[in-house]
Amino acid sequence: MADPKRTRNTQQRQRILRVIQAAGCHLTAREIHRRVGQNGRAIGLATVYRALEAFARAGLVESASLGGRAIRYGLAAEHHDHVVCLECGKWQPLGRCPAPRAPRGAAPGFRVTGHRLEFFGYCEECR
Amino acid sequence: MADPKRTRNTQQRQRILRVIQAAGCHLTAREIHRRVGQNGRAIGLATVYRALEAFARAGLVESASLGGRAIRYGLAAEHHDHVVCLECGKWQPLGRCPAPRAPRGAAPGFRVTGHRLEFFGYCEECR
DNA sequence: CAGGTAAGTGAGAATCTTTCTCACTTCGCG
DNA sequence: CGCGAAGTGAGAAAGATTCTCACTTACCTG
Repeated sequence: MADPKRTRNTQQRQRILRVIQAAGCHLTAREIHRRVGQNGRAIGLATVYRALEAFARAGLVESASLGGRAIRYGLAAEHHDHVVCLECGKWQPLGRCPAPRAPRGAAPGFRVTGHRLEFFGYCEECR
Repeated sequence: MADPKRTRNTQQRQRILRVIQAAGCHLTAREIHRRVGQNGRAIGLATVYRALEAFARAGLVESASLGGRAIRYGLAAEHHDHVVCLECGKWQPLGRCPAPRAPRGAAPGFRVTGHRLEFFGYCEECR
């Protein structure tokens, strides 16, 4: 990994992280921004993006784009695996991870730190 | 699945599909638009998006967002599995799929038609 | 504890991607 | 051929994300 990239512990970042932890699901940057603004003084949207980038680098948070226009962010430790409906865009996490293990041989020299597995198809209503 | 969604066979769509087939990797809408414009008269960017949406519904093309801002589109039959570098954003496909199989029990009523598996970490240069 | 400094912040502009609108064109069925 | 629905083009609009720059603040050092 490049430099462990020390990150400062500011109030804004604490508040942003708290919102993400409290959410229980993936949020867009805008949603995070709004929620942070609800409990206290509003912070800049750019700050949210910078914090998310920092968290992602630190491995705390992961990003995922689930059908919508916007990228969603959530705790990295949570569900990496989910199903997505191609029709209505709804998605839901999978409890157990069906298998993924680091690829071997296929990507020499690559250090794997995580994964994401998506199944797509059509949900009960959209079939 | 919702209506099979009949789609018309226009020149523009043929050209767009040909570009995607020739690419051998996932492209952004803008890249597709540029490449189509290179061999012949330019087409509207909106047309590219509409065609991609139609192709995705038809199951011909799949979308993936790999670190960058923009969504990338490629042939659905190609590599669903790849590694992505969190540092430089580069990504490469995996030859063999390390396992994914339809989730069972976890998503009742969901009809799975495909999957995508991403490993992320740091490539040789960025470690 | 004070000082220095590099990292972080805020506000808004800028950039970029994607979608929408509407008048016009074209495909494909009959 | 003629019709109607689907597709197209151009540009505007809507959003999402990044950038800029002056200002602030966390944290290391002495």
